[in-house]
Amino acid sequence: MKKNNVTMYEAVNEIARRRGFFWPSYEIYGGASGFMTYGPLGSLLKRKIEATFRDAFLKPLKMLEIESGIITPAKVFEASGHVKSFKEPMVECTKCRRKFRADHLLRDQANISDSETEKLTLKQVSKELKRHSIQCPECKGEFGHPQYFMTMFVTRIGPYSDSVGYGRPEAAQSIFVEFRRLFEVARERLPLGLVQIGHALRNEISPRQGPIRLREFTIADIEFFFDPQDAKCNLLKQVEDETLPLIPGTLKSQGLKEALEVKVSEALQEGYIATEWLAYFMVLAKRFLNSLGVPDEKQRFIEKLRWERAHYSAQGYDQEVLLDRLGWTEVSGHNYRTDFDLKQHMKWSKVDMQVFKEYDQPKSVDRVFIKPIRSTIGPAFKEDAKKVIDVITGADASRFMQEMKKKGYVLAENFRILPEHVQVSRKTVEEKGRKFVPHVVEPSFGIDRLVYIALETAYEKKKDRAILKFPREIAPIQVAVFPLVTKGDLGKKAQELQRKLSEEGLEVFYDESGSIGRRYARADEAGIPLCITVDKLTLADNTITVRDRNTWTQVRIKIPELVPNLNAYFDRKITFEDLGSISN
RNA sequence: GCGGCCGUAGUCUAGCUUGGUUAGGACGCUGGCCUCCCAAGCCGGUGACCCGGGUUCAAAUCUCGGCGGCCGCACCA
Repeated sequence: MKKNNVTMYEAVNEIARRRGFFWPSYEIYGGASGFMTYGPLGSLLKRKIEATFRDAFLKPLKMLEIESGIITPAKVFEASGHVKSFKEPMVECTKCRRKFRADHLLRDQANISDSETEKLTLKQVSKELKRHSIQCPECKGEFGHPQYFMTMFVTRIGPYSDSVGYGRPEAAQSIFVEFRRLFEVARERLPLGLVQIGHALRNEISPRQGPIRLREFTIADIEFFFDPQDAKCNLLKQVEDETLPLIPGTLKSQGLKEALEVKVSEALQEGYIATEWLAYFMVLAKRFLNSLGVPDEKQRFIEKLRWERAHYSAQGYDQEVLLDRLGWTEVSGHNYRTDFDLKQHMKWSKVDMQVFKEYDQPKSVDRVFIKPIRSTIGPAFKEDAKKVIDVITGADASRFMQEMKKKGYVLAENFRILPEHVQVSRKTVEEKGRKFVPHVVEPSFGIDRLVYIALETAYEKKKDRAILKFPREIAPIQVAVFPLVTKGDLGKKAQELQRKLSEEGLEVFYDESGSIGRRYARADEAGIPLCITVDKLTLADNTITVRDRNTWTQVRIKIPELVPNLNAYFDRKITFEDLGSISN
């Protein structure tokens, strides 16, 4: 769809820059792609979108919000798996310039296993490629030197320190890292939703399309924790009859391109969506986009196939919005992260991240206990003895013994542990409850994309002028106040009114330059829903006119009724026509 | 990161081929006049050769490098 031979993308970016919503940063130094500055209108709009996000998600679920730092000690992202999966050795074919993952080439052409390639340094990768004389699978060309692509920003923490820090690529990790305290603060209830809205950094290879792919961006991560054995969503009733536009993975691999309208209850029955909470959040996400002005038919949820998913995700749907030029564009990801992150942090930090849930009735259960026998382990494993002891202490006793029975030994972390190394005992114990690692579903939104989408969705051309028809809730500026002409006391009266409305907490814009038509046009372009005009009659009977941005119709209203009516209007309690009596 | 195309005020654009212009226009923005309702009119003002090197007496113009943009490839956890 083109309007006046200009795509909406171009038109929106132009208006964004000209009116001060956002623009590329550091322009005076030639710019740096992947960074963007929000101007006055943009930061107001972004703030309102974040407020809408809070209304849509935090309130109904009583979720709790946190705020943590961007610079994060390396350990955190080593534990979370990001260091490993954000860094890949790549090689480029010198002939056809295609790029490949070097580790995948070694796996596929030289039969080197993933766990082996992981351990290789760049030099070794290079050597192995040569040794197996691996060629470009596309054109049989030679490869250049392998290089790492590390898309996390790296820094050093402290002045002379060797301690590495990363710019967080998602806001989620600090929620997992701080989970124990947060759980305690939330008084140990499940399900529990924890939220963070904040900046994240990704050193994208090729950031493009302005606000759509940035190197520094605002992400809104919801980590919703629940008991996997009690995975029912108690609010499902509110959404189960609603439909979602879905492209499930199974159908996607069969070539399905158009989303199916699937009832939530059906999507769960058919197994399209793995868990109820995920489905529930997908409905909230759809409604949230509705409230930013995006209709259902411009939304869809498309499942990510196994190899497309993040390393932590057991199931993932992307919520996409259909844009004019950019096509289907991801605005949020809905991942079932299971207990992956908490378990990883448990493993690396050695801190117990399990939660305890009391049974209704205590249960007595037979349990197996295993203990390392140091006197036999010592001589057998020598310097590795300590590691072996840790392995045994940390193992799941019943599973350990099952394997022992089956094979006569247990192979753990490359240690062959024999029956003589462990002491086994059985006891009947009374269990008051169970300990488990909660599971997590994660809806995660890119706020900057939402800002862009709100703009593009609101954008309309009418009689050769641009109008941003924001839903009234997210309009950066709510009302404009104009004197019809600058002659006489109209200006004074209008400024008085502007001050009054501003004191009432409304975002107000005053303008008296140019003609009234020009001012209306400027207001439309800033997406201001209502324009209030002071005219000759105002001085006589204390009434003003209010003009609707979307229809350009006007009503006349007495000034004392203005504030309560405006409040009702912005709370969607009344329509524009209810504001006053139709004039003209 | 690679390849193709491209870069003149906030926007659109003339000029570049053939080096020498006070770099021209329109819209916007802005000040004033006028104006009782949708970018009206009149007068004034503001504002640009992406950055850096080279060639040359002289560079918007030729050349090299960088930065940025668009498209394609790759990447997108």
